[in-house]
Amino acid sequence: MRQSKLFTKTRKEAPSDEVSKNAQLLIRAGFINKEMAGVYSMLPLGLKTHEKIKQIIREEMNAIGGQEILMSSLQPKEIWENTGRWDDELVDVWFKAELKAGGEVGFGWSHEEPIGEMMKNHIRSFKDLPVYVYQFQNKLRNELRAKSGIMRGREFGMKDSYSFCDGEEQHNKIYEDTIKAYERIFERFGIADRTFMTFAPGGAFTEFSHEFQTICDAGEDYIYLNKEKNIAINEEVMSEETLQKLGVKKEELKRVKTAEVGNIFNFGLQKAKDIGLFYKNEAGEKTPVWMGSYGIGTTRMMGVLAEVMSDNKGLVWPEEVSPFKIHLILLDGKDTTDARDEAERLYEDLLSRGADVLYDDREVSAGQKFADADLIGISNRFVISDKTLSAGQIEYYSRQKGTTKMITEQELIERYV
RNA sequence: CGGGGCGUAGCAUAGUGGUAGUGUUCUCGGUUUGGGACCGAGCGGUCCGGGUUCGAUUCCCGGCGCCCCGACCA
Repeated sequence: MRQSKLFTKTRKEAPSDEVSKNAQLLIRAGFINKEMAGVYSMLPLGLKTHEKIKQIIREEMNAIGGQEILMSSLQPKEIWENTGRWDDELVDVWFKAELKAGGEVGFGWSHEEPIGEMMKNHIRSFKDLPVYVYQFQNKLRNELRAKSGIMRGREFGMKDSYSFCDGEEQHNKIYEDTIKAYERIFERFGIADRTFMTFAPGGAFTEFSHEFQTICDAGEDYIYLNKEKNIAINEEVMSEETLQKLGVKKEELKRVKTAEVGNIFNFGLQKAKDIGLFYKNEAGEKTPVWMGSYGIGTTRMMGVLAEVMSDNKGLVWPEEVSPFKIHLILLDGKDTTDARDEAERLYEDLLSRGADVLYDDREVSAGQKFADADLIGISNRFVISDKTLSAGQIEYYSRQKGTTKMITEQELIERYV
């Protein structure tokens, strides 16, 4: 894409009503637009970044047998009444609306009940199991207080998946597969070294659930962590009993602030019993489905990456998440058009090869181009100027490493297209 | 939902019971071109409602919005 056509504008100063680093940077760089407290729109750069986050998750979910679906945002009241969770006393984040035709609907803050209800139409026999589905959906939650930019909003993107299994053994396989998939996902996001699977509150059925917590000042959680032993415990379940069960001493653990980026949850049989989702097992007996749910907050993920991978000049995206893989920057003096001709030729050539490239063809000062490039944070930057032209090479700059080197066009194409 | 703070131009930020200023963005002209370059000109503003007052952007009341702390967080 030509940067001269990109409608979004960067700004030197963040709006005064944003304190969180993630929202300040993402707004300054033109990735998102604030609509109201806790509600943000995705602009071209933000949308592309969010889509890349989703694509990584999609690939890893597909790799473990996940099937992508998309549930509706509007949800019938009745299925939530069946489990008692229509009640505002029990669930305090409901958005609800009246139907003009009569009756009420809810806006999806979770899809556990609707998906269980939907699966009644598709799961009859143990032969139908396991089923593992996921979706990318905007969740709507009537939070009393939105905060931390895009990390805790009233409308936010989430990958949620649900497993339906014939018994515990089958469930455990999916559970373990999901842990491994999540580890690959966070590896690809470039935050594996600061993200830890954490013991967290379980539920009616299990003692613990597992969360993936990323060390981040803007987070809302505290975990007790031992990096060497790879053990992390959410403060909410921190107790002598827990320590004993996990075989660690409190002195070995360090309390750190984190953001929850993922969770995996074992419902056991209880959820299916509540919903009324049964199947016939091999012996022909009516049996509740063993369920699990697994989430990754995709917009929160974008916020966390903005928080932990930025510097004082702006965003610093890891290559796989970067809105574009290549940022081609033209620096042209007024007296010479050679650099522009060369940049145009290279840009068109890259496009024809299917490269993912943002081309700064604007007629603005070099300083502004560099400042914008730093702010936007595309991982690989290439400069074409009279200087590089006379050297017969292209200047490469790594936003993450901060290093510069000269490379040939051939190298650019082989490595970055 | 409890507590605190803040609403002045697209953005940021001064100031004042009596003509609202600066930076930036934007428009135009010129000079520039490897780190938000320079000079000149121009466009553009007091959240909404009520009250006090000769006069309110300023003071008072209410509303709405936004931010922070706490509570909450399937």
